[in-house]
Amino acid sequence: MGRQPCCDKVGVKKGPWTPEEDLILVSYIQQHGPRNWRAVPTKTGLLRCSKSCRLRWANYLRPGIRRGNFTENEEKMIIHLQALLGNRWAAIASYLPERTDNDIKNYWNTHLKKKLKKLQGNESSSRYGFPSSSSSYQICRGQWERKLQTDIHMAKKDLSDALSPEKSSDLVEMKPFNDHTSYPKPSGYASSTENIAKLLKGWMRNNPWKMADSADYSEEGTVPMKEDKNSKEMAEAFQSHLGFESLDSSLSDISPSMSPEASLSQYESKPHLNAQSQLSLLEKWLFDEGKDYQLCDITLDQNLHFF
DNA sequence: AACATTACCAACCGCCAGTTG
DNA sequence: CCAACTGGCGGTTGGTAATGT
Repeated sequence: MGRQPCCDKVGVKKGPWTPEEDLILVSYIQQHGPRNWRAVPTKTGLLRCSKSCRLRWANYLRPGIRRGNFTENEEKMIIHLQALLGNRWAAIASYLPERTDNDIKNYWNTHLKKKLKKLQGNESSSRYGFPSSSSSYQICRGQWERKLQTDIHMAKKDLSDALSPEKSSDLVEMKPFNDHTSYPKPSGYASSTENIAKLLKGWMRNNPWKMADSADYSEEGTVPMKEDKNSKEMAEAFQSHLGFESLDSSLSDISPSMSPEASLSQYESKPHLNAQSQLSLLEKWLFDEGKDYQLCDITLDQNLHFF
């Protein structure tokens, strides 16, 4: 039994929306809110399928959307987030509240992809390590993953030693990275994005340009660093094995754009890897303790050299 | 001016995951 | 537990504007 289409194909209007249709849709949503899209076509009399209505709202009519003319800062954000998250446009869009995922996707496909290709042609890819389909990149990625796994395993051991017993038990109970149900809200991704948000904040803090266009980013101020004993011990323990220097060199030699977050995210699609809990442990430590800025700034700054 | 090519972007399509009955 | 439904996502397409010949 095949799945029913979201709407009858017969009698459904397609193609560009008219201002009248927009008006009908907006006024309906103003009254009822952007939900129950299934009911929208019938309630409004629009000859559009529910999906089309939702998309029109999300990509065009929704308040707070800015269109056209991506700023240089937005470009940088997109490029960097794409390196971190891949083609997860909705995730990327969550960091650019005024832009839709569709807009970002289009901009990437039409502008940024070419731009990067051009830059990659001029500069050696090994220096910048942009994700690409090249075999060299695949090799670098493999090397980076293996190194990360080893380093994480060692870091975990030291972290366990450094942690207090109760904290230690908390960490043991942490669920695998791909266990979405174990993360607070609403999925595994959410946890990642929160962390990337911190990561980006740290990155932006040390960059000369400002996120003037977005209140979310302009609120950026000083980020308090926890200096409690445990975190200090953890930092030392972590540094002694993983070591920023070692990590830094691996990043620059192998693949600078493969930040820890990016590498971690790769494991989401590899449930067979036993390193998942280790990764989540590492991630938690890296991003939750507010000690990541130094590390992140290094890798992120490297990524921006090409500009 | 006419045609061809390229660039852009709004919208569509199909798949997937979460929800519901 | 399971099938159907729904909303969300990313890839792709098609129409139009801009540019080149």
